[in-house]
Amino acid sequence: MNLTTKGKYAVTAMLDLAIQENEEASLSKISEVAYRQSIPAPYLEQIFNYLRKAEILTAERGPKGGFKLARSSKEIMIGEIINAVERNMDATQCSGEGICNDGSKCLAHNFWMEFNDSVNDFLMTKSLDDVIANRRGSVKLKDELLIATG
Amino acid sequence: MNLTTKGKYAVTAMLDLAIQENEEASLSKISEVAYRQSIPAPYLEQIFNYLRKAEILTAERGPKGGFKLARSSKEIMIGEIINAVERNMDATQCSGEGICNDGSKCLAHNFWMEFNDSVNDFLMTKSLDDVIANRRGSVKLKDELLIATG
DNA sequence: ATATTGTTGACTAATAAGATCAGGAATATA
DNA sequence: TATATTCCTGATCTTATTAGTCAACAATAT
Repeated sequence: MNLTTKGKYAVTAMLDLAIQENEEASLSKISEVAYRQSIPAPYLEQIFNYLRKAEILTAERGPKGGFKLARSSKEIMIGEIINAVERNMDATQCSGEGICNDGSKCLAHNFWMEFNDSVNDFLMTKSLDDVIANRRGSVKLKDELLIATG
Repeated sequence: MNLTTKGKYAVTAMLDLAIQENEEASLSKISEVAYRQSIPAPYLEQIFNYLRKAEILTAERGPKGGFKLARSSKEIMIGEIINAVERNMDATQCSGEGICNDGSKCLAHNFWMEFNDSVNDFLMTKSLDDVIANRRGSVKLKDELLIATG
């Protein structure tokens, strides 16, 4: 199972786009997103390419060009983003084929399948919008705390 | 976040030991476990060392020597095994320090913290015994199915 | 004594991660 | 039409990690 910097950059950049669209801007440039989120711009270029091919991002070229979400931030799940850029999120050694111990299932095979389900369930039920709303929730909580404590 | 072959070998080998202890043998040799589970023996040697240092395995040297679980298979959680051998199961970029975007929290920080909780909750609530019992459950189900369908 | 088993640490090869870069294609605008 | 700006593509590079090996050593049963 792999969850690397690439996947994390991808999620952060998508959250940035979602927030920009909530504000006003419809198109964001790679260089802007990269700067705001401290992501190396040429690397983000590569990552956005994966996301575009996965059809969760659309692009326009030329001056005034840029990227935007292909769907509403409510309809894009974190798991989709990760699957678009990560090599392998499967925890089994055998890609689920059940050939992990010399052609048969290893002792842990079913366990890793359940683990996969658990992880996928988590990642596929959280949208970009959920994550942003949750963040706002935390910030609000912090504000209230500041008021409460003077 | 890392879940590699090393962690998966470790879980499989520990399950093997748990099953052997249920059967009769109190001590298992590396070479036996390695053979049964198709794990390179010198690599398993390395892995068992981590597990011994984490005190979930004990060893005896010399002829008739070998390894056994340090506690009951009901009391050893899969998460412990993985933590003992994997470098890093944390999903945040900042080891939870909240410095993932130029010294501050990145947009996804809280999300990855929740993901960590979800994964840890899964792995720390499943014991070796749970996994074995579940396996027996599947096998039984399969037997019943064979009977039911003739 | 000796064979057998774990213990330790150094080492190696292959792979993947994390980028960078150069050149090309599209397009808005002067 | 020229030009600047933006995305698009593929190659390349460096470093770290993974996966695995190996040799020499320590303990102990027979």
